Amino acid sequence: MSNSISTVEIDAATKILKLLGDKTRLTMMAMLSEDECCVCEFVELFQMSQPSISQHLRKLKDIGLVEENRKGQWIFYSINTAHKGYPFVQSLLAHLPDQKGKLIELEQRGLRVCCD
Amino acid sequence: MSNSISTVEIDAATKILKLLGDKTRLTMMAMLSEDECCVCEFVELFQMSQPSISQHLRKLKDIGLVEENRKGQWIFYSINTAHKGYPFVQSLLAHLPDQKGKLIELEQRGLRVCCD
DNA sequence: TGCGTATATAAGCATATAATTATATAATTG
DNA sequence: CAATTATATAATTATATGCTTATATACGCA
Repeated sequence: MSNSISTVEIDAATKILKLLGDKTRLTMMAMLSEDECCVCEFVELFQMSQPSISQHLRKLKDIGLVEENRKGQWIFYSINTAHKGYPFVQSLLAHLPDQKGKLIELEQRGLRVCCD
Repeated sequence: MSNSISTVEIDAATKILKLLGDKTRLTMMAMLSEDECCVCEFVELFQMSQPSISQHLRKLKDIGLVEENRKGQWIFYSINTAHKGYPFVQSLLAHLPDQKGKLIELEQRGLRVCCD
């Protein structure tokens, strides 16, 4: 069936929801569902210490929701679309308000990292 | 637009996900999305103390996800479909495995409460 | 190679969470 | 109305969580 909803076991869903039940991490995921971001961008945006940001990202990485990708001295995080719970997470994030404004704000303040 | 996805603010979504990021409460909600249940049924099913069950239900009730309905000495809980976040919650629960087995198990053990 | 920048990890601390036991409230029944 | 059953609340405790500061690692560049 092409139209069936992907199912996630209760234990797996609990782990995912526990991680997403935090404003910082939920916002991170909402932003990442639009574009990859690097650590320093999150630090700027959340007005939070760098270790704190790193620890949140670590938790998301530990259960495989995001993956990291080093570009020079920066490490970019993105959503791991290969994760078993990805369809679940995506359909969840689809209910959140658009986060483009946050990235635009960073860009305007000259804080968006670009390293192409 | 009849086809648009209902949006939930980040703060509201965080509160909901924090509550659902607990195995007991998530399972409760999955069960309730199929049928109303009374406290003693949950106590049996989760093999957990009655106060613990009551406290979980209290949290769900406090943010309005469920509502209670007394029938004689029993109190039945059901999902509050009028909650602003209801479409969000429903689409989330739709990804969880069917919980009918749990209710059937209770019924077979003669523990399903019926008071019609 | 040495310095600056970006990120990660470790340790410590304050608060939040979920369970338990004890007790209170409410309805049912004899 | 007293006893029983169902549920809620309160107090306590153990553990989890998230933040901070301090330190380590990794890369880029002069």
